[in-house]
Amino acid sequence: MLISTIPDPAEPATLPLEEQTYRRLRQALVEGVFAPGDKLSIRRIAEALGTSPMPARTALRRLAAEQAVDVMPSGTAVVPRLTREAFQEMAAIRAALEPLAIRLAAPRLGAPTLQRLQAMLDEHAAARASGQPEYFLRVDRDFLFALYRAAEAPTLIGMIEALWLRRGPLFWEARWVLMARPAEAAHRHGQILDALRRGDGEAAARELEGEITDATSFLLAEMRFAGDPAPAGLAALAGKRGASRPPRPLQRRAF
Amino acid sequence: MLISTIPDPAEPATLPLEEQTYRRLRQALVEGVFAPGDKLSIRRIAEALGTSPMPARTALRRLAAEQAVDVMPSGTAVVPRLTREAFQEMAAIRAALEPLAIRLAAPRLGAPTLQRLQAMLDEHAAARASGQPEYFLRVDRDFLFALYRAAEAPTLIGMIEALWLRRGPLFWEARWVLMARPAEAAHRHGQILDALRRGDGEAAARELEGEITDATSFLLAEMRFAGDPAPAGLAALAGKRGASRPPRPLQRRAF
DNA sequence: AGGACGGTATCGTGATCACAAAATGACGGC
DNA sequence: GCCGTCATTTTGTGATCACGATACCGTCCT
Repeated sequence: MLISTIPDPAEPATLPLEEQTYRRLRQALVEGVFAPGDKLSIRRIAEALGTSPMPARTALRRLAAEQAVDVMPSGTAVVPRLTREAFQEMAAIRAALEPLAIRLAAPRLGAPTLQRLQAMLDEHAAARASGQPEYFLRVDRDFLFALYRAAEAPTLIGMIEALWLRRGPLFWEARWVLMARPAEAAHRHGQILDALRRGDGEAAARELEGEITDATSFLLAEMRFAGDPAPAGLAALAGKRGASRPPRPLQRRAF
Repeated sequence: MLISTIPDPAEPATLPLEEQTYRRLRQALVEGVFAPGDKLSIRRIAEALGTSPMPARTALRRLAAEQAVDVMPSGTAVVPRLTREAFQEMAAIRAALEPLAIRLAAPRLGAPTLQRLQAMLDEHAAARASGQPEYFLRVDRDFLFALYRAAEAPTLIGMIEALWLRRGPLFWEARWVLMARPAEAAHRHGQILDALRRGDGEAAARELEGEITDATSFLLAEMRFAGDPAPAGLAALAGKRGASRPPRPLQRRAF
């Protein structure tokens, strides 16, 4: 993995190096710079970022503590490969937590926030039409998190972010599959916003729960997960790595 | 805070020092060795544990990442003081997550597990009768976590543990108040177990949700939180620290 | 040709040090 | 008597180093 793949900080150099390292790695994770299974070595990251191993170590351990990366018994961090069971479990947690965020947010939504959400929804449609999955997914995410943030529940938001962080690498792989979802599913966000405009947080929460459930079963059907058997005919061609993701540079030893 | 207050590891020295440090601090946190507001200095902890500052730093940052401690802008870790709002938010999250764990666990409960849970329930009654709040709280916690663990949902359990970890110091302060709760509330665990024996996970989950809600409003009414106004008459006597916790050693500069 | 083996490069851990920022405590002035 | 100010101490950060363990890769044997 090349240095240039790590998103630039654009931060004033006043923040501690550890914080900068943490943020860059975290953003790289959600943006799918790393593929599941990539190994993140302390020394390589430090070298890539031009620091000593120390800030990289701290940042990596911090990500490990929030489950954003796994850590092998040797101590090396690795981008998590989600199994089918783990993905299902996370979906169940999301289905409990994110509707709760909406319920908490509902009574706090003022006209300006509702307008901002509507604007994001319009952009959502544009993003879908654009055919650029990364744009589409980002807008999708921004809409939901703008909503969650209105709940003013920092602990809850932190937990939801941790879940999305862990899902990041998989979502990147799933981006084309996700755009192929029937457009009807995308209108859910509109219905959520409608319900919120009526002041019916409960309906909005139920709508979101349905959306999470549907998207999950869609992905469970359409995606391959860690531990899935390789498709018979292709296995011999692709090698035991199993995945045939085309556009990544060869020799991806991560850092 | 004296060295001897940190629980002993009883671990084979084969684990990395950072892991040992982390576990000891974590246990100290749930056991209420530290009071909310205590400052946990890297160097002091390292000295108390006879290591270099490095493992202490890593362990502390790990605890910070899971919200078990807060970290001041200067970088010093501090045992969190829960505000009323934060406590309420955490209760709402618990009310979403822990019933989910029960729902997931319900279909997986076999006869041996149910028996073990019943045994813990009996011990629960004994603990209540004993009048020792620490014993009482520990058994209470063990019963619930034994149940949650049956869900075999590691991510979910990790999140629930993180919530309890954050609540630890407050619960320690609340231990006498909690034992004073009407005994009727304690029978809820029995009703949960009954529902699970009938295979009705849904009823058990609702029961737990009610228990969490009730315990929360009880504590909100009975306890004082960070940011609460000091009781008028006592303020002059107790000084501006506000709290009158009697049995702690003076000059508690933490580590 | 496939699998086991051994050597080498790399890895994570933890100690020590230098430095700058922050907290602490005492002193003097209002 | 109370508050602001300054010097001292303590704090966290990050770099560097040594050490033991691990993983990787080419080679050899079967």
